[in-house]
Amino acid sequence: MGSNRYEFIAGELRQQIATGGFSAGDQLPAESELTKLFGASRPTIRDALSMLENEGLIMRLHGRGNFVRHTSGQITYAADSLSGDRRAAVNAAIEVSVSIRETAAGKELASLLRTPPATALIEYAFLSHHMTFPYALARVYVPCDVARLDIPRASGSPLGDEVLDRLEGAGIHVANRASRVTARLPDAEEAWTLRIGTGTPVLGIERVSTNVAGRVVEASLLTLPGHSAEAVFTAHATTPAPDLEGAR
Amino acid sequence: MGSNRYEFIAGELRQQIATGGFSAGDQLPAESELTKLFGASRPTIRDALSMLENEGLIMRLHGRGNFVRHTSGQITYAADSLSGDRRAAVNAAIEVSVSIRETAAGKELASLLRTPPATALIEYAFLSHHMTFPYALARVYVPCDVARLDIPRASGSPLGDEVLDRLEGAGIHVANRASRVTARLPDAEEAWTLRIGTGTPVLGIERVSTNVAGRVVEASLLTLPGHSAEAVFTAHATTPAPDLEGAR
DNA sequence: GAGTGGTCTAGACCACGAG
DNA sequence: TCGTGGTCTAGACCACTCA
Repeated sequence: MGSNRYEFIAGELRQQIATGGFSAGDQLPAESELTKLFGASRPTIRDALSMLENEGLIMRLHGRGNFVRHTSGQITYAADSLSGDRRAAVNAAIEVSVSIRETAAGKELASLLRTPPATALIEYAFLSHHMTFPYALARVYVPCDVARLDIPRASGSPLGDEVLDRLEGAGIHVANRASRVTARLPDAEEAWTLRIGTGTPVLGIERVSTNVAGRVVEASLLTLPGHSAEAVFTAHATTPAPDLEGAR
Repeated sequence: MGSNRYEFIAGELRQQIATGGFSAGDQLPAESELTKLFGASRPTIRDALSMLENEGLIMRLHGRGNFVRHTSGQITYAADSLSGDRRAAVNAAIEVSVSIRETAAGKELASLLRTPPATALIEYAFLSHHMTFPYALARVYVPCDVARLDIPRASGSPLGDEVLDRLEGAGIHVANRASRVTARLPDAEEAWTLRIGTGTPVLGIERVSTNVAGRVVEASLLTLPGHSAEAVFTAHATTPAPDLEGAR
């Protein structure tokens, strides 16, 4: 494979994982063991393991060991239309826990929601688990004076769709929704929460929903591990008169 | 800052870059020099520098040195509507080079374009530079039997919009466009081309355009460094009922 | 050839998790 | 307490760039 020592070792381990030599959930040999198996020093072994971790193939747990990840669930964030299929497509065996708290908008959130700083918000934090390990983090914010929604409970969607449904149910209709997508590294807290390495790319999605009056009624911050998530957007030209500005 | 040695060092350097101690384009002290300045060993120094590289703050050039990046241009990929403002918002002083070649669809491209394998394609490869360094890579594919477009030349948009315009100009209208966005690590070739580290997250965009008949007329693979790119998508509530509120 | 970063070693000690 | 990974050291040698 690679010409470097650590790339070669990473390739070997990668192949053993792919071909079933190590299965999902298996613990890899201890790093001290791998140094003997490959005849390399520990930093070299660890460089190789870091590659696999950043690719999402293994999970490294301090004091416990290195484990092959369950590569099952690919999350798809779809925002085709407002009323259509915006559900996240996920596998079964999902556990979503929701925590709700009231907070005041910081500088960043205030800018996102276009409210004065310190505006009272309700935060709905969704953390999803699959096979006892987390794989998606969604924080949904609704200004207190827009709605105080009923508790969505532990529910189906890991991406906070429940809140959008309740908004609709409360007669608050979304006319416009903008999503800003970035690829970045997780901060320390996100990495801890999602059990990923600080070098694992994450897909960050900032979603802002506004009503017909242009008022922001909901904003969300989604953090998804890059190796198990994708976002899909579709644009149609078929609508009768969507283009207010003339075609070119 | 961080409790670890390398995180602390990274924080110090980060601050010196932010506050102008080191300016864009400046060369950092040699790593051997930094070991003396911080009283740390070289691997520790290099761990810190790796963090800065992956954050997009510095560029590491083998045999030359470590340099502060020009943090200027933030690329915005916008796909709000088909006829609206899908232009990439970029700064001035951009240089876009285009290379065109005919190729046969591999397995992956064939699946993307929904054509049989080995279908003849034309590839338009856009590589954009800013301050002599690359910052965006776009590969646009059009089946040969759809169109053989005039050379777009070195043109404005770094994301291949020129091809879309020429398609429109050739009477080939796009009815539907799907974008798939992922956060991932670059492969070796991409990292080399974009002058980023292999640990720097990239924003990957797969865009597929179809005509009214459902035929794929264009597909694109965009690779953008995560630290200097974002993708923005907007959905309007184009409900079946005619929308009376036109102004916003 | 001089100076730079890229790779690798063979240890050491610390922090964490579980019995 | 023990085995695990996390951090760090003080070197070595190689590969690349440029004068």
